[in-house]
Amino acid sequence: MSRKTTTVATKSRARKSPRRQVTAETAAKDRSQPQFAPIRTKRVFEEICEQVRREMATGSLRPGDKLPPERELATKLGVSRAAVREALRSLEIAGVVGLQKGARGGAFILKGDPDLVTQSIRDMFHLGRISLDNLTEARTLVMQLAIQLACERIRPTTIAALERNVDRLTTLPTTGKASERVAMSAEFYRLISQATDNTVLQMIIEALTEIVLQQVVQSNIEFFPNLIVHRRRLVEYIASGRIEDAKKEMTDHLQRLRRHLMRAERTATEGKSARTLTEETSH
Amino acid sequence: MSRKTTTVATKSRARKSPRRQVTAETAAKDRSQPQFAPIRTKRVFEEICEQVRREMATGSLRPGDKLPPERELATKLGVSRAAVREALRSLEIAGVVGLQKGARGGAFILKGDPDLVTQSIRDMFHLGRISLDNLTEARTLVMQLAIQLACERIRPTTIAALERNVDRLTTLPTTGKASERVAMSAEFYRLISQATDNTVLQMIIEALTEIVLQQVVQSNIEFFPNLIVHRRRLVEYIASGRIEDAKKEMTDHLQRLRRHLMRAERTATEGKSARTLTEETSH
DNA sequence: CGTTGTGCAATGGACAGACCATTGATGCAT
DNA sequence: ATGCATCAATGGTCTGTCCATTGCACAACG
Repeated sequence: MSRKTTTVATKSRARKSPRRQVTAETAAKDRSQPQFAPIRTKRVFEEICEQVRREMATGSLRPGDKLPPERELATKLGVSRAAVREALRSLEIAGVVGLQKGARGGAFILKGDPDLVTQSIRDMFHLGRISLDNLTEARTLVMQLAIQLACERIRPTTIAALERNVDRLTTLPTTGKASERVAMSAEFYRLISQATDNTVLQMIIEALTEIVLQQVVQSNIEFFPNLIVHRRRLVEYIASGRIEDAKKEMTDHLQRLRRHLMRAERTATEGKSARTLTEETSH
Repeated sequence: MSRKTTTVATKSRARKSPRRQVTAETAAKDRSQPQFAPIRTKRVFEEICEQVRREMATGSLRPGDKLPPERELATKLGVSRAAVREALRSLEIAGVVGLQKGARGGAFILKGDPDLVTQSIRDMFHLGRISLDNLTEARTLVMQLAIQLACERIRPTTIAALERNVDRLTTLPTTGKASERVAMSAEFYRLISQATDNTVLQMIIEALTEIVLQQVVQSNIEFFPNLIVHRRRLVEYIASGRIEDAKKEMTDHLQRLRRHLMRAERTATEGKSARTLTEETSH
């Protein structure tokens, strides 16, 4: 037995193997305490990530700080560089660190990327964890809050920006170029969300808006003829502090959009289900 | 010409090298158009991630589906296994896929993990992108929405669960065991959020609540003596459909908590700034 | 003296090949 | 049937190697 284990003990891999052995051996020796520990099968890169996150939470690592180079981290932690890379990769995906090549390069702690909130919610949506119905409803509701706050806190420059936004919308053709119109809408909502002076609401609105607008593009729903009129009225209400009117204007529009999207989704799924049906019958 | 390009074309690294050459060669020959394209330097694993996400968005990959084994993917895509692993790692962190060892193992498309929304927002908070003030304000506002919906949609079983939750809270000691009380609070808010029947709101509330409650634990603020009274009253309002009363009860409590947390934060940062000051003077 | 280019070292990105641990299936022995 | 040993598939990890990018120091040149 275990000629294998003893030989590997001399190798650098020794760090890992003992862990698994220990659970077995202590369970045998330490009869007084059957332990049944959760059998630490955490992957090494997870351990590394946690260490970094711990340092972050305690303030030892702050945005702008630089982590040691991959090779150095690997030797320090006694793991392979590949493991370190996977850890850095996962931290990078989480938006915690950014990697830079070249001399003076390395892994730097970032300030955090609000886009990741959007990304994670978008994944939920694409994976079917979030329904279009829930999404549009939540957006309608949250925008009510935003309008409320925006009316109270908006600054003249932002109002001017909103007006410019609507003006530019009038210059766009009403057919085709859906992506451009949608980009204008995205900015419109972004301006309102920024007026709330609350970064959390901004992130939430940014996420919901982006996902919904993407659906708008894909669903090919027609351009709302009165959209410009509604927008202009909304801006006017916000500028003059008519909170309730602004709320109603916003809610009405979003609910209208919601109905349109739901109808589009229904027809789309009907088409798809019909298609998949034929596919299934064909093979 | 291009003995290099033809030779490397046989190797798997061909995807990358030609790119850089082209920019140089065409710039020399094709004088009429200096092009100077942005030189696409996307990393391999990002490309892989995008491919998977594309398949997801188009519906070719659905939750439960299994991706090919790492080795097979690597050869199919003509990249190394390490690159594939980094891609899978990033998708795993994003909660899109889950990896399972052993025979019949592999990478499976998941349904999506709402916890990742929490994680990303938590990172924003820890990295200073979100202030405690904004966080608690947003939570207060969003809970208003939740109460509104909950009053309209809650079911008797959920009301009963809320009552049980408050009952259990009375059995806990009012000192120490902050983590237990906080866990009860977390469940309390989760029940309310579930009553909204809107998964998006659920996720948002889950995230904000968890982060705030963690701050509660760390800030060592004292137990609110009237908490139980407030909770019981709130449940009563919800059960009897007194929306405005319920909203006010909730808002009042959250604003009270908000003030406490802000005060705790202020004293904490004062202490910390004093400490860092001494540290800086010492070295 | 300043400018420019050139080489060098540091560092992330990627690859190849190997070995181990886990897991399920398969077949053999009891 | 039951249990045990073996095997193959697959993720997890390690080692070693090479390449591309980047910044810097230093030499060459005007």
